[in-house]
Amino acid sequence: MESSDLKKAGLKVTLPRMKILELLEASNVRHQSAENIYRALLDDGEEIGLATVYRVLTQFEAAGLVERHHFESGQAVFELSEKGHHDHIVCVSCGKVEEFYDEMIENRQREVAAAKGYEVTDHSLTLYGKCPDCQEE
Amino acid sequence: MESSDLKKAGLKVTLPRMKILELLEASNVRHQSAENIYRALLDDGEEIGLATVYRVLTQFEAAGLVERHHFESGQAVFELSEKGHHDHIVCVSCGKVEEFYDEMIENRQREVAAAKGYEVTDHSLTLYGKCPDCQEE
DNA sequence: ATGATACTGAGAACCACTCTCATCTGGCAT
DNA sequence: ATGCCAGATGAGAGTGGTTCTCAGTATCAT
Ligand SMILES: [Zn+2]
Ligand SMILES: [Zn+2]
Ligand SMILES: [Zn+2]
Ligand SMILES: [Zn+2]
Repeated sequence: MESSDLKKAGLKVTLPRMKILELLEASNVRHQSAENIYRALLDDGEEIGLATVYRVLTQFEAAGLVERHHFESGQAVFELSEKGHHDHIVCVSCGKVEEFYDEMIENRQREVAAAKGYEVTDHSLTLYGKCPDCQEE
Repeated sequence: MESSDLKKAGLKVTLPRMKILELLEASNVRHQSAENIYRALLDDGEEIGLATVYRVLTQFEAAGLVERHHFESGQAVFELSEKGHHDHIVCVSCGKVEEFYDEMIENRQREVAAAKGYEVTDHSLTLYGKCPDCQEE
Protein backbone atom coordinates (compact mmCIF):
# COMPACT_ATOMS: atom_id res chain seq x y z
CA MET A 1 0.00 0.00 0.00
CA GLU A 2 1.63 3.22 -1.09
CA SER A 3 1.33 6.53 -2.89
CA SER A 4 0.50 4.80 -6.17
CA ASP A 5 -2.70 3.48 -4.61
CA LEU A 6 -3.75 7.02 -3.83
CA LYS A 7 -3.03 8.22 -7.36
CA LYS A 8 -4.97 5.31 -8.78
CA ALA A 9 -7.94 6.47 -6.71
CA GLY A 10 -7.63 10.00 -8.12
CA LEU A 11 -6.42 11.38 -4.82
CA LYS A 12 -3.43 13.70 -4.44
CA VAL A 13 -0.61 12.25 -2.43
CA THR A 14 -0.70 14.45 0.63
CA LEU A 15 0.86 14.19 4.04
CA PRO A 16 -2.34 13.45 5.98
CA ARG A 17 -3.32 10.72 3.55
CA MET A 18 0.08 9.06 3.67
CA LYS A 19 0.20 9.26 7.44
CA ILE A 20 -3.21 7.68 7.85
CA LEU A 21 -2.33 4.89 5.45
CA GLU A 22 0.98 4.26 7.21
CA LEU A 23 -0.69 4.20 10.58
CA LEU A 24 -3.29 1.69 9.45
CA GLU A 25 -0.54 -0.55 8.13
CA ALA A 26 1.85 -0.20 11.02
CA SER A 27 -0.64 -0.47 13.86
CA ASN A 28 -1.08 -3.77 15.60
CA VAL A 29 -4.77 -2.96 16.01
CA ARG A 30 -6.55 -3.74 12.75
CA HIS A 31 -9.91 -2.18 13.60
CA GLN A 32 -9.73 1.43 14.68
CA SER A 33 -12.11 4.34 15.14
CA ALA A 34 -11.47 7.69 13.44
CA GLU A 35 -10.94 9.22 16.88
CA ASN A 36 -8.26 6.62 17.65
CA ILE A 37 -6.44 7.26 14.42
CA TYR A 38 -6.64 10.98 15.03
CA ARG A 39 -5.19 10.74 18.50
CA ALA A 40 -2.47 8.32 17.46
CA LEU A 41 -1.34 10.76 14.79
CA LEU A 42 -1.38 13.68 17.22
CA ASP A 43 0.71 11.60 19.62
CA ASP A 44 3.16 10.96 16.79
CA GLY A 45 3.55 14.72 16.54
CA GLU A 46 1.57 15.12 13.33
CA GLU A 47 -0.57 18.18 12.80
CA ILE A 48 -3.89 16.91 11.57
CA GLY A 49 -7.55 17.75 12.06
CA LEU A 50 -10.24 15.30 13.05
CA ALA A 51 -12.31 16.42 10.08
CA THR A 52 -9.48 15.45 7.78
CA VAL A 53 -9.28 11.99 9.30
CA TYR A 54 -13.00 11.45 8.69
CA ARG A 55 -12.79 12.91 5.18
CA VAL A 56 -9.80 10.82 4.21
CA LEU A 57 -11.23 7.61 5.63
CA THR A 58 -14.44 8.18 3.70
CA GLN A 59 -12.45 8.73 0.51
CA PHE A 60 -10.41 5.62 1.19
CA GLU A 61 -13.61 3.69 1.69
CA ALA A 62 -14.99 4.95 -1.62
CA ALA A 63 -11.72 3.95 -3.27
CA GLY A 64 -11.91 0.48 -1.74
CA LEU A 65 -8.78 0.94 0.35
CA VAL A 66 -10.51 0.60 3.71
CA GLU A 67 -13.74 -0.81 5.07
CA ARG A 68 -16.02 0.69 7.67
CA HIS A 69 -17.87 -1.42 10.22
CA HIS A 70 -20.44 -0.57 12.86
CA PHE A 71 -20.11 -2.78 15.88
CA GLU A 72 -22.50 -2.06 18.74
CA SER A 73 -20.36 0.74 20.15
CA GLY A 74 -22.05 3.38 18.03
CA GLN A 75 -18.64 4.42 16.78
CA ALA A 76 -17.54 3.27 13.33
CA VAL A 77 -14.28 1.35 13.03
CA PHE A 78 -12.06 1.17 9.96
CA GLU A 79 -9.70 -1.48 8.66
CA LEU A 80 -7.48 -1.85 5.61
CA SER A 81 -9.27 -3.93 3.03
CA GLU A 82 -6.18 -5.82 1.88
CA LYS A 83 -7.75 -9.05 3.10
CA GLY A 84 -10.75 -10.53 1.36
CA HIS A 85 -14.23 -10.46 2.82
CA HIS A 86 -14.60 -11.67 6.37
CA ASP A 87 -16.92 -11.25 9.30
CA HIS A 88 -16.14 -10.46 12.94
CA ILE A 89 -16.30 -11.72 16.51
CA VAL A 90 -16.19 -8.98 19.11
CA CYS A 91 -15.42 -9.64 22.77
CA VAL A 92 -18.10 -7.90 24.82
CA SER A 93 -15.73 -7.64 27.73
CA CYS A 94 -12.40 -6.37 26.41
CA GLY A 95 -13.46 -5.20 22.96
CA LYS A 96 -11.00 -7.37 21.07
CA VAL A 97 -12.00 -8.05 17.47
CA GLU A 98 -11.27 -11.31 15.66
CA GLU A 99 -12.03 -12.16 12.08
CA PHE A 100 -13.45 -15.25 10.42
CA TYR A 101 -14.70 -16.42 7.08
CA ASP A 102 -17.09 -19.30 6.71
CA GLU A 103 -18.04 -20.49 3.27
CA MET A 104 -21.09 -22.33 4.53
CA ILE A 105 -22.55 -19.22 6.17
CA GLU A 106 -21.80 -17.09 3.12
CA ASN A 107 -23.56 -19.52 0.80
CA ARG A 108 -26.51 -20.01 3.06
CA GLN A 109 -27.05 -16.26 3.24
CA ARG A 110 -27.36 -16.08 -0.53
CA GLU A 111 -29.82 -18.98 -0.51
CA VAL A 112 -31.97 -17.50 2.21
CA ALA A 113 -32.13 -14.17 0.38
CA ALA A 114 -32.78 -15.80 -3.01
CA ALA A 115 -35.71 -17.69 -1.50
CA LYS A 116 -37.27 -14.31 -0.71
CA GLY A 117 -36.45 -12.93 -4.15
CA TYR A 118 -33.57 -10.75 -2.98
CA GLU A 119 -30.12 -10.50 -4.47
CA VAL A 120 -27.65 -9.81 -1.67
CA THR A 121 -25.39 -6.86 -2.39
CA ASP A 122 -23.84 -6.74 1.02
CA HIS A 123 -24.17 -8.13 4.50
CA SER A 124 -22.93 -7.62 8.00
CA LEU A 125 -22.46 -10.44 10.46
CA THR A 126 -20.99 -9.84 13.87
CA LEU A 127 -20.85 -12.32 16.72
CA TYR A 128 -20.57 -11.06 20.30
CA GLY A 129 -19.19 -13.09 23.17
CA LYS A 130 -16.43 -13.39 25.72
CA CYS A 131 -12.98 -14.19 24.42
CA PRO A 132 -11.00 -16.97 26.12
CA ASP A 133 -8.99 -14.46 28.19
CA CYS A 134 -12.12 -12.76 29.52
CA GLN A 135 -13.95 -16.00 30.35
CA GLU A 136 -11.71 -16.84 33.32
CA GLU A 137 -13.05 -14.21 35.66
CA MET B 1 -48.91 -7.76 25.81
CA GLU B 2 -50.48 -5.69 28.50
CA SER B 3 -50.09 -3.83 31.78
CA SER B 4 -49.14 -7.01 33.62
CA ASP B 5 -46.00 -7.21 31.47
CA LEU B 6 -45.01 -3.78 32.68
CA LYS B 7 -45.56 -4.67 36.33
CA LYS B 8 -43.54 -7.83 35.90
CA ALA B 9 -40.70 -5.67 34.65
CA GLY B 10 -40.92 -3.48 37.74
CA LEU B 11 -42.30 -0.58 35.74
CA LYS B 12 -45.28 1.47 36.80
CA VAL B 13 -48.21 1.31 34.43
CA THR B 14 -48.27 4.78 32.96
CA LEU B 15 -49.98 6.29 29.98
CA PRO B 16 -46.88 6.81 27.83
CA ARG B 17 -45.76 3.22 28.39
CA MET B 18 -49.15 1.79 27.52
CA LYS B 19 -49.43 3.96 24.45
CA ILE B 20 -46.04 2.93 23.14
CA LEU B 21 -46.80 -0.72 23.74
CA GLU B 22 -50.17 -0.42 22.01
CA LEU B 23 -48.67 1.36 19.07
CA LEU B 24 -45.98 -1.29 18.59
CA GLU B 25 -48.65 -3.96 18.62
CA ALA B 26 -51.13 -2.21 16.40
CA SER B 27 -48.76 -0.86 13.79
CA ASN B 28 -48.36 -2.73 10.56
CA VAL B 29 -44.71 -1.71 10.48
CA ARG B 30 -42.79 -4.04 12.78
CA HIS B 31 -39.48 -2.18 12.79
CA GLN B 32 -39.75 1.45 13.79
CA SER B 33 -37.43 4.24 14.88
CA ALA B 34 -38.03 6.15 18.10
CA GLU B 35 -38.74 9.25 16.03
CA ASN B 36 -41.44 7.38 14.09
CA ILE B 37 -43.11 6.14 17.22
CA TYR B 38 -42.98 9.64 18.69
CA ARG B 39 -44.59 11.24 15.65
CA ALA B 40 -47.22 8.53 15.33
CA LEU B 41 -48.27 9.16 18.93
CA LEU B 42 -48.36 12.92 18.41
CA ASP B 43 -50.53 12.35 15.34
CA ASP B 44 -52.84 10.25 17.49
CA GLY B 45 -53.25 13.30 19.71
CA GLU B 46 -51.12 12.01 22.57
CA GLU B 47 -49.00 14.38 24.59
CA ILE B 48 -45.63 12.75 24.84
CA GLY B 49 -42.02 13.83 24.76
CA LEU B 50 -39.34 12.36 22.51
CA ALA B 51 -37.15 11.81 25.56
CA THR B 52 -39.87 9.68 27.10
CA VAL B 53 -40.09 7.55 23.98
CA TYR B 54 -36.36 6.88 24.09
CA ARG B 55 -36.42 6.25 27.84
CA VAL B 56 -39.34 3.88 27.66
CA LEU B 57 -37.95 1.96 24.71
CA THR B 58 -34.67 1.52 26.54
CA GLN B 59 -36.51 0.24 29.61
CA PHE B 60 -38.55 -2.11 27.45
CA GLU B 61 -35.36 -3.38 25.89
CA ALA B 62 -33.84 -4.03 29.31
CA ALA B 63 -37.04 -5.84 30.30
CA GLY B 64 -36.89 -7.97 27.15
CA LEU B 65 -40.11 -6.56 25.73
CA VAL B 66 -38.52 -5.03 22.65
CA GLU B 67 -35.34 -5.41 20.66
CA ARG B 68 -33.19 -2.69 19.19
CA HIS B 69 -31.41 -3.07 15.86
CA HIS B 70 -28.94 -0.89 14.03
CA PHE B 71 -29.32 -1.20 10.30
CA GLU B 72 -27.01 0.97 8.20
CA SER B 73 -29.26 4.03 8.50
CA GLY B 74 -27.53 5.22 11.65
CA GLN B 75 -30.93 5.33 13.33
CA ALA B 76 -31.91 2.54 15.70
CA VAL B 77 -35.14 0.65 15.05
CA PHE B 78 -37.23 -1.19 17.61
CA GLU B 79 -39.52 -4.19 17.38
CA LEU B 80 -41.60 -6.18 19.84
CA SER B 81 -39.71 -9.27 20.85
CA GLU B 82 -42.74 -11.53 20.92
CA LYS B 83 -41.28 -13.59 18.09
CA GLY B 84 -38.26 -15.74 18.70
CA HIS B 85 -34.82 -14.80 17.46
CA HIS B 86 -34.52 -13.93 13.81
CA ASP B 87 -32.26 -11.99 11.49
CA HIS B 88 -33.09 -9.40 8.84
CA ILE B 89 -32.95 -8.59 5.16
CA VAL B 90 -33.14 -4.89 4.39
CA CYS B 91 -33.94 -3.52 0.95
CA VAL B 92 -31.30 -0.92 0.11
CA SER B 93 -33.73 0.79 -2.21
CA CYS B 94 -37.06 1.12 -0.39
CA GLY B 95 -35.97 0.31 3.16
CA LYS B 96 -38.38 -2.59 3.61
CA VAL B 97 -37.32 -5.04 6.31
CA GLU B 98 -37.98 -8.77 6.13
CA GLU B 99 -37.15 -11.38 8.70
CA PHE B 100 -35.70 -14.86 8.46
CA TYR B 101 -34.39 -17.60 10.66
CA ASP B 102 -31.98 -20.19 9.44
CA GLU B 103 -30.98 -23.02 11.70
CA MET B 104 -27.91 -23.84 9.66
CA ILE B 105 -26.51 -20.32 9.93
CA GLU B 106 -27.28 -20.16 13.63
CA ASN B 107 -25.47 -23.44 14.31
CA ARG B 108 -22.53 -22.61 12.15
CA GLN B 109 -22.06 -19.32 14.01
CA ARG B 110 -21.73 -21.17 17.28
CA GLU B 111 -19.24 -23.59 15.75
CA VAL B 112 -17.11 -20.84 14.25
CA ALA B 113 -17.03 -19.01 17.57
CA ALA B 114 -16.35 -22.16 19.59
CA ALA B 115 -13.38 -22.91 17.34
CA LYS B 116 -11.87 -19.62 18.49
CA GLY B 117 -12.72 -20.27 22.13
CA TYR B 118 -15.64 -17.85 22.27
CA GLU B 119 -19.07 -18.46 23.66
CA VAL B 120 -21.57 -16.45 21.62
CA THR B 121 -23.89 -14.36 23.76
CA ASP B 122 -25.43 -12.48 20.89
CA HIS B 123 -25.06 -11.82 17.21
CA SER B 124 -26.32 -9.53 14.53
CA LEU B 125 -26.76 -10.61 10.93
CA THR B 126 -28.26 -8.30 8.35
CA LEU B 127 -28.40 -8.91 4.62
CA TYR B 128 -28.73 -5.94 2.27
CA GLY B 129 -30.12 -6.17 -1.23
CA LYS B 130 -32.91 -5.12 -3.55
CA CYS B 131 -36.33 -6.54 -2.87
CA PRO B 132 -38.30 -8.04 -5.78
CA ASP B 133 -40.36 -4.85 -6.18
CA CYS B 134 -37.30 -2.65 -6.43
CA GLN B 135 -35.43 -4.92 -8.85
CA GLU B 136 -37.67 -4.15 -11.81
CA GLU B 137 -36.42 -0.66 -12.51
C1' DA C 1 -56.85 10.27 50.82
C1' DT C 2 -51.74 10.73 51.62
C1' DG C 3 -47.11 10.51 50.83
C1' DA C 4 -42.99 8.33 49.00
C1' DT C 5 -41.36 7.28 44.93
C1' DA C 6 -41.24 6.84 40.17
C1' DC C 7 -42.25 9.07 35.91
C1' DT C 8 -42.81 12.86 32.70
C1' DG C 9 -42.04 16.81 29.10
C1' DA C 10 -39.09 20.44 27.69
C1' DG C 11 -35.02 21.83 26.64
C1' DA C 12 -30.10 21.63 27.31
C1' DA C 13 -26.30 18.72 26.63
C1' DC C 14 -23.78 15.13 24.33
C1' DC C 15 -21.45 12.40 20.86
C1' DA C 16 -20.05 11.00 16.47
C1' DC C 17 -19.78 12.95 12.46
C1' DT C 18 -20.13 16.48 8.42
C1' DC C 19 -19.97 21.11 6.54
C1' DT C 20 -18.00 25.73 5.75
C1' DC C 21 -14.53 28.61 4.69
C1' DA C 22 -10.15 30.92 4.69
C1' DT C 23 -5.66 29.22 4.07
C1' DC C 24 -2.26 26.10 2.31
C1' DT C 25 0.00 22.57 -0.91
C1' DG C 26 1.10 19.14 -4.46
C1' DG C 27 2.04 18.70 -8.98
C1' DC C 28 1.75 20.36 -13.72
C1' DA C 29 3.09 24.24 -16.93
C1' DT C 30 6.35 27.40 -17.56
C1' DA D 1 13.47 26.27 -10.22
C1' DT D 2 9.03 29.20 -10.10
C1' DG D 3 4.32 30.22 -10.50
C1' DC D 4 -0.16 28.80 -10.62
C1' DC D 5 -4.46 26.86 -9.00
C1' DA D 6 -7.56 22.90 -8.29
C1' DG D 7 -7.76 20.30 -4.75
C1' DA D 8 -6.78 19.50 0.17
C1' DT D 9 -6.45 21.07 4.87
C1' DG D 10 -7.49 22.61 10.01
C1' DA D 11 -10.54 25.00 12.99
C1' DG D 12 -14.67 25.58 14.39
C1' DA D 13 -19.60 25.77 13.61
C1' DG D 14 -23.46 22.86 12.54
C1' DT D 15 -26.20 18.45 12.48
C1' DG D 16 -28.84 14.32 13.72
C1' DG D 17 -29.69 10.97 16.85
C1' DT D 18 -29.81 10.13 21.53
C1' DT D 19 -29.33 10.99 26.63
C1' DC D 20 -29.34 14.02 30.69
C1' DT D 21 -31.32 17.45 33.96
C1' DC D 22 -34.79 19.19 36.56
C1' DA D 23 -39.03 21.00 38.15
C1' DG D 24 -43.56 19.50 38.06
C1' DT D 25 -46.89 15.32 37.93
C1' DA D 26 -48.85 10.70 38.31
C1' DT D 27 -48.87 6.05 40.38
C1' DC D 28 -49.74 3.03 44.01
C1' DA D 29 -48.79 0.88 48.73
C1' DT D 30 -50.43 2.38 52.85
ZN1 LIG E 1 -19.64 -12.62 5.51
ZN1 LIG F 1 -11.88 -7.16 9.94
ZN1 LIG G 1 -29.51 -15.18 13.91
ZN1 LIG H 1 -37.32 -8.27 13.23
